[in-house]
Amino acid sequence: MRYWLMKSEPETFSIRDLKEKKRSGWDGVRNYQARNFMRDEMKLGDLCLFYQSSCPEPGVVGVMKVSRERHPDPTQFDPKSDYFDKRASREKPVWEMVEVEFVEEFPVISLEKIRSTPTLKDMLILRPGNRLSITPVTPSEWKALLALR
DNA sequence: GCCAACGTTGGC
DNA sequence: GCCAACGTTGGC
Repeated sequence: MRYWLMKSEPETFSIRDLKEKKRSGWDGVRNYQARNFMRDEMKLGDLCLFYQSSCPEPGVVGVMKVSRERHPDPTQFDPKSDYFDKRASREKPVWEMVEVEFVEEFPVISLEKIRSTPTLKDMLILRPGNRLSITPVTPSEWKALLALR
């Protein structure tokens, strides 16, 4: 079982949205490295941190669990979607996603707090210019981060 | 709104 | 395959 961090802009999709829906496909990822994590490495039962970005209080706001492994992201087939990709077909999808299930919500563990915690200094999210929307988290980082709840 | 970082695109 | 131009992300 592995640990991950997944970013979302709360104006688009928030931890509250996930809490209400209970489960949701993690759609709209259009970066190959992030896609490859979902396609090749994320397994049923893996735990993920919900990280909110591009908002007043960037940071980790909850936990979710992979509830379905890789399957095509339906938004790539929808011409009306912002995530439409004309290269994609049902037979040959380009973008795959996992589905996640809500586990827990908690008050934001801010980016500032994460940055000032010595045991979390190597988290990929802290790397300058890191724009990857899905990153692996080590077991010790997971433990240290959730201890800040 | 600014801007650093960095992924993607496309001409050659 | 190189690399300049361009676009996007995301903290501030």
